[in-house]
Amino acid sequence: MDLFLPGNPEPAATRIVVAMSGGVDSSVTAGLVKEAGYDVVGITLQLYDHGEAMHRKGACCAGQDIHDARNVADRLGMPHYVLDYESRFREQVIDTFADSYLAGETPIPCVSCNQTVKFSDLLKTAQDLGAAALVTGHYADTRLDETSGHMAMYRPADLDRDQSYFLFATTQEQLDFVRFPLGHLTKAETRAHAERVGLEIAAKPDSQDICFVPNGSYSDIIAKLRPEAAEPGDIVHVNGDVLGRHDGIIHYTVGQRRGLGVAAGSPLYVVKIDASAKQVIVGPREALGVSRVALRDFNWIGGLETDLTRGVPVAARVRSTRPPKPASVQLVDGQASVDLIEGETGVAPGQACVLYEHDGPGARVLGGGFIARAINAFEKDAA
RNA sequence: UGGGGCGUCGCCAAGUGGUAAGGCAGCGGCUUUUGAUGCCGCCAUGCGCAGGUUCGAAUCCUGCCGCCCCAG
Repeated sequence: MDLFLPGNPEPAATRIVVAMSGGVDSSVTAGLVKEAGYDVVGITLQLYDHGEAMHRKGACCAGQDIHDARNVADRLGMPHYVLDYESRFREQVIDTFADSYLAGETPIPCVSCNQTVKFSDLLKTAQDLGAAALVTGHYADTRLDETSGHMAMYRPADLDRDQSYFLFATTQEQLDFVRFPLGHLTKAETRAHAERVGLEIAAKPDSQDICFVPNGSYSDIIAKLRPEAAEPGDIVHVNGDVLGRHDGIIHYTVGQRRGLGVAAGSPLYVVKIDASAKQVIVGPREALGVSRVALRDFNWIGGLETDLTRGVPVAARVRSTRPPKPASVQLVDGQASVDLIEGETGVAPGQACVLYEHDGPGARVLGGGFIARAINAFEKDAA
């Protein structure tokens, strides 16, 4: 394991902070760094209420998981701290999440959590503790770019677990300080490590769903925080026909098929959400085609030498579960937009468009942005 | 109350004597470290109601009920 620390310091004299969620991945990460001889400090963030999520599977950073993290730290023989980040998490992740839905978007809380709570607040805490690096259990790879002297991010060895999509907003400065030791491992290898070290949580289920949402009913939470987003409205066909009613735009996302409750002979998909009119606009599958997306909060970690004012060929993902597809990115007047050469479907504003060097394994992560607007293929033709 | 047509799952819709297709919606599951998509499975012992004919009827006959259309 190479942490690429500047100056190759003596491990025993080098403090490393490991973010421990209580899950298998971060626990093994802590174990690996400890085994490498570093002065490891484990930190677990308490992100939301302890009551509700106490025994829920797939949660992280609350209740049982905090106990699990503490037990792992004890087992590994490292100091462990639990920090109360509830208010920060609420302000920077949950409120942002709710506001996004209110605006008719589909947020991606894992990204905002990484970019604020973890890589901003926790990172600063790690620096305050004198750490040389903040290490997490993300499945992504980082390596030193010899020419620039800066770290670069790559897709991990285990493409099935690739979490680089959720890390696109990591700035170069943050990237130079964080490390992801699991980037070379498959999930199976990680679990094998967990068993080898004797971690009780070796067989713990993978986390999934939104961590702070109990039972997957995220709409309940938003309805509580932003009641307006739960107000009923019309379901309108792209041809203008009003087909039915819905119970709030929070229940829908672009590309969604199920849950419309409208029978039209052939499947209907959500094409667009008009928050101000409280309308969910639906249409046939063909109406989902998107050829271009406009990005906001654009982050570029693909090297300073790239001239983004000209179209730069990349591979882009508009969803975490799809492979990167050929595209080109361009910066015009500071606004980033991406042309999707083969087109994509079900592209929802609020989601991330993440850019890679190419569509193959081991590709460098070049950055990306949040999708501000998706231009439908037919709209483009019309214009 | 002259003529014609129609009534099959929540919606649409095959089936015209041989023991209820399919699509949409819905439900369940798999997949997924966001929301989706996708895939798999389930979903009418009964065909407006009541009788009758027949070995056998959603399919034929009779009556009733309800819609629709054309004529008044």
